Amino acid sequence: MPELPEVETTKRGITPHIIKRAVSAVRIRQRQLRWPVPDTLAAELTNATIESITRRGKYLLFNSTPGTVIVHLGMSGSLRLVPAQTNPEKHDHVDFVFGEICLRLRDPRRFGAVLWTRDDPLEHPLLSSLGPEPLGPEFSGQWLFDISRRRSIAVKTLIMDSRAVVGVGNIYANEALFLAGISPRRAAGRVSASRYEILADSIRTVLEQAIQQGGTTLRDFVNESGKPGYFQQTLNVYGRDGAKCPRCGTQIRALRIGQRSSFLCPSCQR
DNA sequence: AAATTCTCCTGAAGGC
DNA sequence: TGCCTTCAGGAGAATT
Repeated sequence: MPELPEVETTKRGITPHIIKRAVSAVRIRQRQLRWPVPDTLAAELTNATIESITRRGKYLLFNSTPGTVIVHLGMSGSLRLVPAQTNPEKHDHVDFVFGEICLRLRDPRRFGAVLWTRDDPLEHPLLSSLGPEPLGPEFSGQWLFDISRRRSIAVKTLIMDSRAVVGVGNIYANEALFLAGISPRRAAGRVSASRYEILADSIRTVLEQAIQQGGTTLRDFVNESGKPGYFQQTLNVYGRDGAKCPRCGTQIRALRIGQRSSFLCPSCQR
């Protein structure tokens, strides 16, 4: 499932091939993603040059002079580079063609999005109220502590809330809380400032390591070349209920928190 | 205001 | 073998 490391991996992979290149065509085979792909996209984007590709949370932004394409990979999306004449497969919904190469969006579950804005993309409704980037300077344990006072939600739910911090989905929330030794179901308002410092460090560590390994591939995620990530080999608790905690040997347990599967070592995490 | 539930979708897995 | 049910999940929308 694409979380921040998978989106960052995708961004780094496609940027050198797409940067400063003009869009020669946009092909849309399936408009019904999370929101309909705008009717105006092809007309607005064709012949425009992609000046830069940036990331905000799990959103990829393809910036051109007339406007910005906002792409979200949902939970099963991937962007791959293929020769322009390559035949699409069943779930290949949108193509951005740059002469001989094609940037192709595949998204079997269609939870992803392709949107267009002529304005500052950071002012777009989907982006305007996002919290800090976890790998940026505004994110800290102090910030998490400040926004969590008197909150009764589980700390895991808090760090998956994009207003608290962007890019942390279910896999990395579980892993960061394991590294920090904090129970995922502990009330956010009952985590101390010093433990939030450890948690913020753990979030950064997990995300940076996952980026280094090209992200996590459980089912659908592949990078721009169609290759999977490797971080799943490094997972300590996610999906490992019944296995032994790598730190203390206690059996890892699974539970549900806010409709999401959660995993913890009941001995290491309090 | 904050917390919880619902919703979109497809493919995999489990039950019988 | 095959049909039916359940589940997974990002995150906005709706509801409590």
